[in-house]
Amino acid sequence: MDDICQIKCIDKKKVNRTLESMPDYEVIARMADIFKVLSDPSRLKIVLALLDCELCVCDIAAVCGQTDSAISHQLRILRTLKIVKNRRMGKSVFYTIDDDHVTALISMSLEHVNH
Amino acid sequence: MDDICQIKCIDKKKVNRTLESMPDYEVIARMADIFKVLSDPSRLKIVLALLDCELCVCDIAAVCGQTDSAISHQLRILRTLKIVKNRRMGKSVFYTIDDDHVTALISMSLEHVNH
DNA sequence: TTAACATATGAACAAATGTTCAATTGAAGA
DNA sequence: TCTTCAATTGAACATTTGTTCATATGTTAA
Repeated sequence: MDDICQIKCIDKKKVNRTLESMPDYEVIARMADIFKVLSDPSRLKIVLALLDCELCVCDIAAVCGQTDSAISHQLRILRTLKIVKNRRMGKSVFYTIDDDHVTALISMSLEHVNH
Repeated sequence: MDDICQIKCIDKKKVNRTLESMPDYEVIARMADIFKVLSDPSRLKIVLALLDCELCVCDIAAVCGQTDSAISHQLRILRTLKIVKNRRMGKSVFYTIDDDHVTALISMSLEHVNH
Protein backbone atom coordinates (compact mmCIF):
# COMPACT_ATOMS: atom_id res chain seq x y z
CA MET A 1 0.00 0.00 0.00
CA ASP A 2 2.62 2.49 1.02
CA ASP A 3 4.94 0.74 -1.38
CA ILE A 4 4.05 3.14 -4.13
CA CYS A 5 6.53 5.71 -2.98
CA GLN A 6 9.40 3.26 -2.73
CA ILE A 7 12.18 5.03 -4.52
CA LYS A 8 15.70 3.74 -4.89
CA CYS A 9 16.47 0.51 -3.07
CA ILE A 10 14.90 1.54 0.22
CA ASP A 11 13.52 -1.35 2.27
CA LYS A 12 10.70 0.45 4.05
CA LYS A 13 9.94 -2.34 6.48
CA LYS A 14 13.50 -2.51 7.71
CA VAL A 15 13.78 1.26 7.85
CA ASN A 16 10.59 1.62 9.88
CA ARG A 17 11.56 -1.19 12.23
CA THR A 18 14.94 0.43 12.77
CA LEU A 19 13.36 3.83 13.33
CA GLU A 20 11.05 2.37 15.98
CA SER A 21 13.90 0.99 18.07
CA MET A 22 15.98 4.14 17.58
CA PRO A 23 16.47 6.15 20.82
CA ASP A 24 15.10 9.67 20.94
CA TYR A 25 17.22 12.47 19.58
CA GLU A 26 17.93 13.79 23.06
CA VAL A 27 19.22 10.43 24.21
CA ILE A 28 21.49 10.20 21.18
CA ALA A 29 22.71 13.73 21.77
CA ARG A 30 23.53 13.00 25.40
CA MET A 31 25.40 9.84 24.47
CA ALA A 32 27.34 11.75 21.84
CA ASP A 33 28.17 14.47 24.36
CA ILE A 34 29.73 11.97 26.72
CA PHE A 35 31.76 10.41 23.93
CA LYS A 36 32.82 13.83 22.73
CA VAL A 37 34.14 14.84 26.12
CA LEU A 38 36.27 11.72 26.18
CA SER A 39 37.38 12.05 22.57
CA ASP A 40 40.06 14.67 23.14
CA PRO A 41 43.40 13.06 24.12
CA SER A 42 44.34 15.77 26.60
CA ARG A 43 40.92 15.64 28.24
CA LEU A 44 41.00 11.86 28.30
CA LYS A 45 44.41 12.00 29.94
CA ILE A 46 42.98 14.18 32.70
CA VAL A 47 40.24 11.63 33.34
CA LEU A 48 42.75 8.77 33.29
CA ALA A 49 44.88 10.63 35.83
CA LEU A 50 41.89 11.08 38.10
CA LEU A 51 41.06 7.36 37.95
CA ASP A 52 43.87 6.79 40.44
CA CYS A 53 43.44 9.55 42.95
CA GLU A 54 42.28 13.06 43.69
CA LEU A 55 44.51 15.74 42.18
CA CYS A 56 44.69 19.53 42.29
CA VAL A 57 44.80 21.59 39.12
CA CYS A 58 48.53 22.15 38.99
CA ASP A 59 49.23 18.49 39.73
CA ILE A 60 47.02 17.58 36.79
CA ALA A 61 48.89 20.16 34.73
CA ALA A 62 52.18 18.56 35.76
CA VAL A 63 50.94 15.07 34.87
CA CYS A 64 49.61 16.21 31.53
CA GLY A 65 52.47 18.53 30.66
CA GLN A 66 50.22 21.46 29.99
CA THR A 67 49.58 24.92 31.37
CA ASP A 68 47.25 25.41 34.32
CA SER A 69 45.04 27.52 32.10
CA ALA A 70 44.57 24.85 29.45
CA ILE A 71 43.80 22.29 32.14
CA SER A 72 41.36 24.62 33.85
CA HIS A 73 39.47 25.17 30.61
CA GLN A 74 39.18 21.42 30.07
CA LEU A 75 38.14 20.84 33.68
CA ARG A 76 35.31 23.29 33.23
CA ILE A 77 34.02 21.22 30.32
CA LEU A 78 34.39 18.02 32.33
CA ARG A 79 32.56 19.65 35.24
CA THR A 80 29.70 20.79 33.03
CA LEU A 81 29.20 17.25 31.73
CA LYS A 82 29.34 15.88 35.30
CA ILE A 83 32.42 13.84 34.51
CA VAL A 84 34.44 15.33 37.36
CA LYS A 85 33.66 17.17 40.60
CA ASN A 86 35.83 19.37 42.76
CA ARG A 87 36.36 20.60 46.30
CA ARG A 88 38.39 23.50 47.53
CA MET A 89 41.14 23.05 50.12
CA GLY A 90 42.63 26.42 50.90
CA LYS A 91 44.11 27.83 47.75
CA SER A 92 43.98 24.54 45.90
CA VAL A 93 41.02 22.92 44.16
CA PHE A 94 41.01 19.13 44.06
CA TYR A 95 39.28 17.15 41.35
CA THR A 96 37.88 13.62 41.28
CA ILE A 97 35.79 11.50 38.93
CA ASP A 98 32.14 12.28 39.55
CA ASP A 99 30.42 9.24 38.13
CA ASP A 100 31.10 5.51 38.39
CA HIS A 101 29.65 4.89 34.95
CA VAL A 102 32.41 7.02 33.48
CA THR A 103 35.00 4.90 35.24
CA ALA A 104 33.36 1.80 33.77
CA LEU A 105 33.26 3.28 30.28
CA ILE A 106 36.94 4.19 30.45
CA SER A 107 37.93 0.78 31.79
CA MET A 108 35.99 -0.97 29.05
CA SER A 109 37.56 1.05 26.27
CA LEU A 110 40.99 0.51 27.84
CA GLU A 111 40.39 -3.24 27.73
CA HIS A 112 39.21 -3.00 24.18
CA VAL A 113 42.31 -1.16 23.04
CA ASN A 114 44.57 -3.62 24.89
CA HIS A 115 42.78 -6.55 23.23
CA MET B 1 66.09 15.34 47.63
CA ASP B 2 64.25 16.18 44.47
CA ASP B 3 62.05 18.40 46.57
CA ILE B 4 64.22 21.40 45.81
CA CYS B 5 62.61 22.01 42.49
CA GLN B 6 59.10 21.82 43.88
CA ILE B 7 57.43 24.88 42.49
CA LYS B 8 53.87 25.85 43.13
CA CYS B 9 51.79 23.28 45.01
CA ILE B 10 52.91 20.27 43.01
CA ASP B 11 52.83 17.01 44.94
CA LYS B 12 55.67 15.22 43.20
CA LYS B 13 54.99 11.82 44.75
CA LYS B 14 51.39 11.81 43.60
CA VAL B 15 52.33 13.14 40.20
CA ASN B 16 54.99 10.47 39.65
CA ARG B 17 52.71 7.71 40.86
CA THR B 18 50.00 8.90 38.52
CA LEU B 19 52.45 9.11 35.63
CA GLU B 20 53.56 5.53 36.23
CA SER B 21 50.06 4.10 35.95
CA MET B 22 49.26 6.31 32.96
CA PRO B 23 48.77 4.33 29.73
CA ASP B 24 51.14 5.04 26.85
CA TYR B 25 50.37 7.91 24.55
CA GLU B 26 49.41 5.55 21.74
CA VAL B 27 46.89 3.75 23.91
CA ILE B 28 45.35 7.05 24.95
CA ALA B 29 45.23 8.18 21.34
CA ARG B 30 43.48 4.98 20.24
CA MET B 31 40.95 5.27 23.04
CA ALA B 32 40.31 8.88 22.09
CA ASP B 33 39.87 7.88 18.45
CA ILE B 34 37.14 5.41 19.32
CA PHE B 35 35.34 7.96 21.46
CA LYS B 36 35.73 10.57 18.74
CA VAL B 37 34.11 8.35 16.13
CA LEU B 38 31.12 7.89 18.42
CA SER B 39 30.97 11.54 19.44
CA ASP B 40 29.17 12.83 16.37
CA PRO B 41 25.38 12.44 16.65
CA SER B 42 24.85 11.53 13.01
CA ARG B 43 27.63 8.96 13.12
CA LEU B 44 26.34 7.58 16.41
CA LYS B 45 22.89 7.29 14.88
CA ILE B 46 24.32 5.18 12.06
CA VAL B 47 25.92 2.83 14.58
CA LEU B 48 22.70 2.65 16.60
CA ALA B 49 20.79 1.78 13.45
CA LEU B 50 23.22 -1.03 12.67
CA LEU B 51 22.84 -2.49 16.16
CA ASP B 52 19.54 -3.97 15.01
CA CYS B 53 20.28 -5.33 11.57
CA GLU B 54 22.30 -5.08 8.41
CA LEU B 55 21.41 -2.07 6.26
CA CYS B 56 22.43 -0.75 2.86
CA VAL B 57 23.65 2.82 2.42
CA CYS B 58 20.39 4.32 1.22
CA ASP B 59 18.43 2.59 3.99
CA ILE B 60 20.81 4.13 6.50
CA ALA B 61 20.32 7.46 4.77
CA ALA B 62 16.56 7.04 5.05
CA VAL B 63 16.79 6.16 8.75
CA CYS B 64 19.08 9.08 9.47
CA GLY B 65 17.34 11.59 7.24
CA GLN B 66 20.50 12.53 5.41
CA THR B 67 21.90 12.32 1.89
CA ASP B 68 23.60 9.17 0.65
CA SER B 69 26.77 11.17 0.21
CA ALA B 70 26.89 12.39 3.81
CA ILE B 71 26.26 8.86 5.04
CA SER B 72 28.89 7.41 2.75
CA HIS B 73 31.49 9.87 4.05
CA GLN B 74 30.69 8.88 7.63
CA LEU B 75 30.71 5.17 6.78
CA ARG B 76 34.21 5.54 5.40
CA ILE B 77 35.35 6.92 8.74
CA LEU B 78 33.57 4.13 10.59
CA ARG B 79 35.17 1.57 8.27
CA THR B 80 38.64 3.00 8.78
CA LEU B 81 38.26 2.71 12.55
CA LYS B 82 36.95 -0.86 12.20
CA ILE B 83 33.60 0.07 13.69
CA VAL B 84 31.61 -1.25 10.74
CA LYS B 85 32.24 -3.65 7.87
CA ASN B 86 30.46 -4.05 4.54
CA ARG B 87 29.61 -6.53 1.83
CA ARG B 88 28.38 -5.89 -1.67
CA MET B 89 25.13 -7.41 -2.96
CA GLY B 90 24.67 -6.42 -6.56
CA LYS B 91 24.34 -2.68 -6.72
CA SER B 92 23.85 -2.30 -2.97
CA VAL B 93 26.45 -2.31 -0.21
CA PHE B 94 25.31 -3.61 3.16
CA TYR B 95 26.87 -2.52 6.43
CA THR B 96 27.06 -4.19 9.85
CA ILE B 97 28.82 -3.55 13.15
CA ASP B 98 32.32 -4.99 12.94
CA ASP B 99 33.25 -5.37 16.58
CA ASP B 100 31.37 -6.70 19.62
CA HIS B 101 33.24 -4.37 21.95
CA VAL B 102 31.67 -1.44 20.16
CA THR B 103 28.24 -2.91 20.75
CA ALA B 104 29.08 -3.26 24.42
CA LEU B 105 30.37 0.31 24.65
CA ILE B 106 27.23 1.66 23.04
CA SER B 107 24.94 -0.42 25.24
CA MET B 108 26.75 0.74 28.36
CA SER B 109 26.52 4.41 27.46
CA LEU B 110 22.85 3.94 26.57
CA GLU B 111 22.24 2.49 30.03
CA HIS B 112 24.18 5.34 31.57
CA VAL B 113 22.11 7.99 29.83
CA ASN B 114 18.86 6.18 30.72
CA HIS B 115 19.96 6.03 34.38
C1' DT C 1 45.14 45.98 53.77
C1' DT C 2 48.66 44.33 50.98
C1' DA C 3 51.36 40.67 48.55
C1' DA C 4 51.71 36.14 46.78
C1' DC C 5 49.80 32.28 44.83
C1' DA C 6 46.27 28.78 42.79
C1' DT C 7 42.44 28.80 39.63
C1' DA C 8 39.33 30.59 36.56
C1' DT C 9 37.82 33.29 32.65
C1' DG C 10 37.58 35.95 28.08
C1' DA C 11 39.13 37.01 23.61
C1' DA C 12 41.55 35.53 19.67
C1' DC C 13 43.73 32.50 16.69
C1' DA C 14 44.85 28.15 14.19
C1' DA C 15 43.45 23.53 13.28
C1' DA C 16 40.07 20.02 12.70
C1' DT C 17 35.47 18.52 11.30
C1' DG C 18 30.72 17.61 8.97
C1' DT C 19 27.91 18.70 5.17
C1' DT C 20 26.92 20.04 0.44
C1' DC C 21 27.43 19.82 -4.42
C1' DA C 22 29.41 17.97 -8.47
C1' DA C 23 31.71 14.38 -10.63
C1' DT C 24 33.15 9.45 -10.71
C1' DT C 25 33.09 4.47 -10.05
C1' DG C 26 31.05 -0.02 -10.33
C1' DA C 27 27.23 -3.30 -11.16
C1' DA C 28 22.91 -4.87 -13.53
C1' DG C 29 19.62 -4.89 -17.23
C1' DA C 30 18.13 -3.46 -22.00
C1' DT D 1 27.61 -1.30 -25.77
C1' DC D 2 24.56 2.08 -23.53
C1' DT D 3 21.58 3.42 -19.69
C1' DT D 4 20.28 3.45 -15.04
C1' DC D 5 21.02 3.35 -10.33
C1' DA D 6 23.69 2.73 -5.75
C1' DA D 7 27.66 4.17 -3.72
C1' DT D 8 31.96 6.68 -3.44
C1' DT D 9 35.05 10.49 -3.75
C1' DG D 10 37.04 15.36 -3.91
C1' DA D 11 36.84 20.18 -3.20
C1' DA D 12 34.85 23.95 -0.82
C1' DC D 13 32.56 26.04 2.82
C1' DA D 14 30.87 27.10 7.43
C1' DT D 15 31.21 25.67 12.10
C1' DT D 16 33.30 23.86 16.01
C1' DT D 17 37.12 23.20 19.05
C1' DG D 18 41.65 23.42 21.86
C1' DT D 19 45.27 26.26 23.11
C1' DT D 20 47.59 30.63 24.19
C1' DC D 21 47.99 34.97 26.37
C1' DA D 22 46.36 38.42 29.33
C1' DT D 23 43.40 39.48 32.99
C1' DA D 24 40.39 38.56 36.86
C1' DT D 25 38.78 35.79 41.18
C1' DG D 26 39.42 34.10 45.47
C1' DT D 27 42.18 32.42 49.36
C1' DT D 28 46.06 32.71 52.67
C1' DA D 29 49.63 34.79 55.29
C1' DA D 30 52.16 38.90 56.56
